[in-house]
Amino acid sequence: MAYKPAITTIDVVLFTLVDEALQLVLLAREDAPFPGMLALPGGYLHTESDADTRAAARRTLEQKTNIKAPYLEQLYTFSGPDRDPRGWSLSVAYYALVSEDVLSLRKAEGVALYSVDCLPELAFDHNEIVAMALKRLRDKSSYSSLPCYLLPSEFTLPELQATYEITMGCKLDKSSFRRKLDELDFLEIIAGNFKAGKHRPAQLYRVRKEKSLMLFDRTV
Amino acid sequence: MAYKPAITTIDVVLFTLVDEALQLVLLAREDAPFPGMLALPGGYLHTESDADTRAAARRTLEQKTNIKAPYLEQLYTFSGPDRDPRGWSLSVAYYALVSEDVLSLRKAEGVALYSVDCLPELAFDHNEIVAMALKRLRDKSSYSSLPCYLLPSEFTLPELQATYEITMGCKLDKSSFRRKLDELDFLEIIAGNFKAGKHRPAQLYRVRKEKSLMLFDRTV
DNA sequence: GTAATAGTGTCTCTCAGACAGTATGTC
DNA sequence: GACATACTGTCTGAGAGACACTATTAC
Repeated sequence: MAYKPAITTIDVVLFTLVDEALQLVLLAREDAPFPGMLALPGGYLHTESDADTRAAARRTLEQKTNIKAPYLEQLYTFSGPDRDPRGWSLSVAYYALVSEDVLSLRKAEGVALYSVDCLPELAFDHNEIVAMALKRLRDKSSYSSLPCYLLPSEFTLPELQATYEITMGCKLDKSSFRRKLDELDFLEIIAGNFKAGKHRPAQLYRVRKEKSLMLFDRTV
Repeated sequence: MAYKPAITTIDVVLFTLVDEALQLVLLAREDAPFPGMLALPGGYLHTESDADTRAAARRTLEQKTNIKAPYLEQLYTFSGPDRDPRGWSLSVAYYALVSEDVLSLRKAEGVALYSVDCLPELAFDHNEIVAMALKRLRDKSSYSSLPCYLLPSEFTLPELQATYEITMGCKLDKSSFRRKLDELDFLEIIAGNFKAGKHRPAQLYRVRKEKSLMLFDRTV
């Protein structure tokens, strides 16, 4: 009871896919500490109104970026006396995925996208948070339908394969990929076709169970 | 700044292996809330002295149970207005593994072991925390050397296989198990033998890199 | 010797990568 | 027609489960 409370915040790593590259949302800080520096969307935990840290992450994301992320998962809790110059702090970090079409439609002023391959120095320990989020995304992509959340609701198999290749960081064999998708059975065909510009159109698909993340027994 | 702080605590799920069964450490609460009820070892975050939540978890475990757990990993952060009757609270949960010989040598007064298969009702949301810790342990055992932390520093392959079977919750084939261990190459033979009571003695092994958890590409 | 546990060898089936081959669009 | 991309079929090699086999102890 008598212990001095930690500064308790929420930070969110919001990923999206633009031009075949994984990007994340950063904001320039207005107030101290680190004014003008880039940082993850984040803010204080509101114990008066937030139902839990997950709700706080949703609220923060909406307030700062105007995005309702379809996928949001707790990442890790970072803490210590030195990560915030104001004092001992604790940040519950989340990561979120959103498709670029939803992001570009709705994003707020001041929201900027940065490729994960060439990130600037960020405020607090946010580079460390991003590194862990990236690792989680890469690892989890290989055994789940997570990359689907980076695509629009309708997509082609070549697009999905490219997305898996980007998140996992390695090339996949087309034949094996499709074979496994077929066995895993979490996609369904949409009647219409998709014209990929200059060549043979590709079949459009959507995920069967829109709501839930699929976890697989083995790697994709 | 002006936000009312959450009650910030640390809870630790400490697993061990006794009589071929996974057990965890519980303590009877002395103070309110939930006096007399069983709960996980836990306590307040000390921002004056703790270097981070991990250090707080180590300290809590040592104070409450007198155990220095060789393996300690952050599990999840639980939060909300209703999990603690005193108000909006946030608990950073960790899980830890210790071998029974270390545990029984050093454990403090009041420490009681309960099999994970028949747990009583616990204080706060601690049943939920235990459930998540169990799931993490089960999942991670299949692709890591995690179960080694439940054994003494020297062990036989039949003992190790039994441990994997208990944490993973399924039987393993002896031949496949040994083949994979050989390929993964994280164990080393100890010269002496081990007399398992009445029959052929088994070779003793130890983990090669004592310090670090090994993560495998594929399942064990 | 038998019983019991430790440890090894081999067969087979499944699955994933490799890659060739076919289909369908634009130009 | 050429070309590019979408999609499918087949071969092969690696790995895991099944299970029989040998080895070494106690009795």
